[in-house]
Amino acid sequence: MTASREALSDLLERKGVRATPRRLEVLEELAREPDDVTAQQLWGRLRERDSGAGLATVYRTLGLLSESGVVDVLSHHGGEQCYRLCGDEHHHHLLCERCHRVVEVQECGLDDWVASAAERHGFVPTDHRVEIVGLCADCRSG
Amino acid sequence: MTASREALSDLLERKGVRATPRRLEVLEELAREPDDVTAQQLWGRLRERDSGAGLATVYRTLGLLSESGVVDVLSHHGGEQCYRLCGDEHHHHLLCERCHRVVEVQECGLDDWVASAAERHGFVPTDHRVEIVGLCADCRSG
DNA sequence: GCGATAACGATAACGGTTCTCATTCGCACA
DNA sequence: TGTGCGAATGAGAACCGTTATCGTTATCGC
Repeated sequence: MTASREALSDLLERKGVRATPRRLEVLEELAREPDDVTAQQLWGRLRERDSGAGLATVYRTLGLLSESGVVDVLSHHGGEQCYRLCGDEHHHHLLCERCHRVVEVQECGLDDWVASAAERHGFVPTDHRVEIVGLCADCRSG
Repeated sequence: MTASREALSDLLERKGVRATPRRLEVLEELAREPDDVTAQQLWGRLRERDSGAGLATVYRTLGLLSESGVVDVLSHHGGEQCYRLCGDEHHHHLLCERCHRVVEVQECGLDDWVASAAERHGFVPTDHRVEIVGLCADCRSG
């Protein structure tokens, strides 16, 4: 998922977010991460790379990025939120309950199911979230 | 969803949780609630009824109840958790984005979809969660 | 370069949750 | 009906993730 600094900069501008050096550092670190990370973890990794980014900036940037749809926010840890750089399209997540790996499921195909389930209770659906929890290939065999 | 004190007491014992008066108060208040509530809200309602239950006890009890599968925990508010007395069986939730009403969807029927989505990425699924967000019948017309 | 504005870092404040500990309660047993 | 012991409880402190504040610094249009 690692991307060039230019690509990430373009991504930000396209979303109407000014691409400052600090924001690029955060985004770059996020792109380096295959799974989801908490704000604090991300901050820790930035410090290891001798970035002077402050914790507040990390939170601000993650907030901006999630608002503009660049990152997904997962709250499966109860208490703290996890962030992940995700594709643009509607998708769901597979979570490994052992190693916490996160994999995107691009194929949704649940629209009909969602519509009928919602309709049965008088709801008009606007969105839906699915999380599949299980064991990933590595944890299954290891 | 209101249930007799005896039924609630039985429910606790059946789950291996000692049915103390305080715990019954909490459970009773939870049964009175059609939607989900936060721990703090629940505590507030107990105080209104002149219950002397402490906040710590409310948290402890909700923790116990969720561990033993008597209540569901929803973390859709980011930051604080919501609790809800739910049926025993596997189910999903419909959330009204306007009034925050929560409705259980008993019919799942997603096992095949889940299995194939997981398998496609090398996962063995153990559980899945679905939340449908939308507008309930009242908020749709109102 | 210059000025207005946005972004930034350090740190305090906030709010939900958990921990601590002294007290009380519930239950088994004498 | 006491008595003792472990579990449960309440008050409040501690904790921790997050957000707000504020003075400083960088950025961009001119």
